[in-house]
Amino acid sequence: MTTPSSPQGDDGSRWLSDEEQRVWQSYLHGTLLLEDHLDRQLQRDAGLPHIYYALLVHLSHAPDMSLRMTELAKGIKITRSRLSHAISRLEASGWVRREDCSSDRRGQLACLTQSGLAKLRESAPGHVAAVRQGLFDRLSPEQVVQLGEIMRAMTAGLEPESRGADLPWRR
Amino acid sequence: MTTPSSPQGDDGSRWLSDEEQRVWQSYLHGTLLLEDHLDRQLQRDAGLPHIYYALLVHLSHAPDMSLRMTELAKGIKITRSRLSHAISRLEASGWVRREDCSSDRRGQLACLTQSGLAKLRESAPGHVAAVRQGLFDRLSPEQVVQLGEIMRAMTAGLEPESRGADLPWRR
DNA sequence: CCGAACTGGTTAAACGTTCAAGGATAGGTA
DNA sequence: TACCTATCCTTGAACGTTTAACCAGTTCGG
Repeated sequence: MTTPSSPQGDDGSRWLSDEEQRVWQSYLHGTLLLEDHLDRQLQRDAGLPHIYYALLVHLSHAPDMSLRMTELAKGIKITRSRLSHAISRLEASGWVRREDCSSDRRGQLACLTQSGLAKLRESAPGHVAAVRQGLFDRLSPEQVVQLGEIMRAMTAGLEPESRGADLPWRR
Repeated sequence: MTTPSSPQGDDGSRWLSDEEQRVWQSYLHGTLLLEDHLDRQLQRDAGLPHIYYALLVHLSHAPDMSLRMTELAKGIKITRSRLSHAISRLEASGWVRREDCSSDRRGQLACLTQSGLAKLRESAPGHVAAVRQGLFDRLSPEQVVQLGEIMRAMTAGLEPESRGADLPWRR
């Protein structure tokens, strides 16, 4: 489902093998389903999209539960623009607070509030359970290791070759 | 990055192990990067989001290059609503045409046009190359097999337990 | 046949993301 | 100091997705 038919591009580029096609289909299908599963669980139980939840978690691990916007964006791998919108929403809900950065007047800190921390504590178990149910409970220990390796290999090739409009580091 | 700290939920639910945490991070990171890679490549070279491209491909494999809306939605695993919007856009671009279904007057067929087929032929090689570059070129043959297995296992657990508003079959 | 329930598909509004632009501060370099 | 450029973050508009109705046609039980 990646290509029309015929085994090879006119320009000599290779299509995918049958095996690769099947795996690619499974990949698309599986990742879509899992993402959806998690998004729904969080939306339902916490009223948050997955990425917004990830932002709270990330902040909760940071010193003082606060981070510079750019750091946070890099950590979660989203654009600053997206982060800016997201933090606005989280701020409106009272889970995050913006603070001016003392050492750089351009800077802003995103700080997790007590209310945000409470929100997180409350919704974490359900989320973890969903991750287990959707992924780890279905994989053997060897498969977990394999998946880690595979993802490392994937990531390696896609990392930080700057492109795009907003950024030197990509989404 | 899935949970706040402490090894176990108050209710006795298990957190993820360190290994699992790492793998989960890699998974989130890797899948995000790959999806982004493909979306950008297609947006840049074909002016289409990945899913829209997938719709064209799916149609190109169907008999008469046309499918009932619901079939198409099931094939790609998206909601009917989303499909409806998507087909409207593709129709506006002239790559897909809607036709009334002769056997069921409620039904609509989405048909790939010649122009849509041309579009597909033109953009396929670049897309395949991106899939190779982002995934298959970085995996050993064994890893490809492993990935297939892992995705099958994931999918199995998430498949069709109807929930949500619009549907019996989920996104 | 009649009505209830279901199926196929669309729509409007709310939401989130991207894209392109812009304002403010910082860090050079002359 | 005066500039030029890079960095930090935000904004508004365009786009795509979700959600929750909604209408029309079909099916099934009486």
